[in-house]
Amino acid sequence: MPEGHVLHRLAHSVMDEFGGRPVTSSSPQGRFSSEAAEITGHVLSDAEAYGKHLFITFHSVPRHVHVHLGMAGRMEFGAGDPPPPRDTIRWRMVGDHGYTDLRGPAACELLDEPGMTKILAKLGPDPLRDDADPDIGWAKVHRAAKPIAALLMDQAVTAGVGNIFRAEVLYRHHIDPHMPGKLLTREEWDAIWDDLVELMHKALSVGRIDTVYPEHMPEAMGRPPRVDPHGGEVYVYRRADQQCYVCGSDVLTEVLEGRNLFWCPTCQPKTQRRLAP
DNA sequence: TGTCCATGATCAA
DNA sequence: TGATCCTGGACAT
Repeated sequence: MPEGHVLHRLAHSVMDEFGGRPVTSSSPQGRFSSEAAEITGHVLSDAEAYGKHLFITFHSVPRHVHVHLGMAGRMEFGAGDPPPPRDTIRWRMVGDHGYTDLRGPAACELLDEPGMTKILAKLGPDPLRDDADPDIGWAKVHRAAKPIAALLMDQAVTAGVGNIFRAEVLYRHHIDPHMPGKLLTREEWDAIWDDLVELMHKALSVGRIDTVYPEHMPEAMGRPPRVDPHGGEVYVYRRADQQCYVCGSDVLTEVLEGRNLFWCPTCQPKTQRRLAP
């Protein structure tokens, strides 16, 4: 269950484990069998993430493997010989000294160049990529009536951002998640973007999402450390009905566009702003 | 053993 | 907006 940093980590892991070497490829589950066979014996040349999409390229294979983990997908690595495959493994790739298993992806397919271009064309700037242009995200936010919380989940606005990062970055900037995008100032957008770059790079290097400033960590405030469902330390994500670390208010939750949203009503007060006439 | 839910996204209506 | 897909973990029975 991944946000963008997970895919970028996977890209690095795939390159470290298999880059520059031939692989054996199979689909124990069966739904990627003919494509997997097409890859076997070829040298893995590249693995790269764009938002929540992962593309893997092989020498002399004209198409790219496109992986999207969706909600349930996982990609795990192991050293040495792979164990007997379970029947849920969509794609198994085996190299000289290790293997990887892909289970439950929303997408695992071979895409030609136009197919890949079509996917990339739908993606907005990815805070984890050096080639990202935040102006593209701002242009969409600036004219949108939708709540900023919904906009941040839109992969055409900020690619790779998911439910955790959107909730946490809005908390860190004291912004009401329901504020229409068009009421945001350019300064607020820039601050959100810069923070996403920082938070997501940290998550990329550490392997979990931590968003709490040191002075607000439970230990620093004399509270017991919290065991987090997703493995990181956060202000509001999945903390409904618990006290805000900073102000003590109960964290609120509601379903927004089909996804659970979390925020602190005191630290993220409703705006009094109106659109200029 | 069964049901619900999840760091996601698409499709039909 | 709701149903659906994918897998597995948490929880109830």
